[in-house]
Amino acid sequence: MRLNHAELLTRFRRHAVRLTRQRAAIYTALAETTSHPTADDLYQTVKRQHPMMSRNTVYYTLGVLQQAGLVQEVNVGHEVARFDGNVTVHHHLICLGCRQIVDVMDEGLNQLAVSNGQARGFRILGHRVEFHGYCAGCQRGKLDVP
Amino acid sequence: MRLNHAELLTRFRRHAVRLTRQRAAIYTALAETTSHPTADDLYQTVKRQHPMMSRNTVYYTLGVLQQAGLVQEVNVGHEVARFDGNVTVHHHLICLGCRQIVDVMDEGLNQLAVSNGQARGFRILGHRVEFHGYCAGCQRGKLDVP
DNA sequence: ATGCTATGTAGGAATCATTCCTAGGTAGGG
DNA sequence: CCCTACCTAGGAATGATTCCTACATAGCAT
Ligand SMILES: [Mn+2]
Ligand SMILES: [Mn+2]
Ligand SMILES: [Zn+2]
Ligand SMILES: [Zn+2]
Repeated sequence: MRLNHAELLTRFRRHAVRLTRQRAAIYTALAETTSHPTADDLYQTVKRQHPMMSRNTVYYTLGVLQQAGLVQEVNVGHEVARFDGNVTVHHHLICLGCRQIVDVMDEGLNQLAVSNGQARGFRILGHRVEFHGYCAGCQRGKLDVP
Repeated sequence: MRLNHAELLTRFRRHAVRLTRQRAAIYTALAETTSHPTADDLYQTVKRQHPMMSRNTVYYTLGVLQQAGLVQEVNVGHEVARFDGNVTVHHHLICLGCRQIVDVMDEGLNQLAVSNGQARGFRILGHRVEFHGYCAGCQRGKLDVP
């Protein structure tokens, strides 16, 4: 998805976030990929155009964008944090071999609920589904998938 | 759930794990609670009966038990690791206020699948569902749940 | 029972993603 | 165009987890 400066400005204004060169670069890099990169992946990408960029700015900016709802964090187990520029409701497929994360858009999964008997008085605001398995490429490598 | 020594020995033998005093203490503490404690919670609990217990032994043992399938790790976002002595298939309710984790046993949730169109060639081995919300206690504290 | 050896344990050091601190720098409302 | 609230860069600090290593022990074989 190509993001021009006008669209960028619109989104940042809508979420009341100040737009800077660094933020534009970080957000654009994230919004234009579906690979769920780590903070360091983004730092490496963005540094090519902005050699002075600090790793700290990447972390700080991701925090700001996340609180504003422009970005979300997608953590898999205890691995390093992964980020997602797609903030629509969706779920993920995780490859146990290469650790890639693939989006799953499925209206059925968005409708899950806990039966009242199990809800224990919780007020539920959302949910998250992760499917674990092996991608096509990783299945070829190892015939006996555990 | 009360766990006697004979039952403990049976479980460890079945999973081919050597039984020691430390492992018995750690596993018992975890299997007898439904609170999904952290490694440090377990260390603090077990240290009361075993003052010489090392924190490292707790981590190492949890790793061994996990690989053997006697224990599982339940991570919420990027918080410290939480452990679960319940290795049957089940899912979780997570309180955004007090961070407690509550078990959800629901046969319907165990049957989820990804439509072929979305599976992208993955061979899926399992899935995990997390519901996020506020527990009864945390709802009372703050009238405007976000 | 006793001894052997693979395996486990304790304690301390090391790791490393993330957060904290602080002294400049800059976006953008007025 | 000018303030100033907010941002950035760089370095230090943090803290859960892992690594290292010398000593201890469970469980098998004698
Ligand atoms: Mn995604
Ligand atoms: Mn559980
Ligand atoms: Zn893969
Ligand atoms: Zn709560």
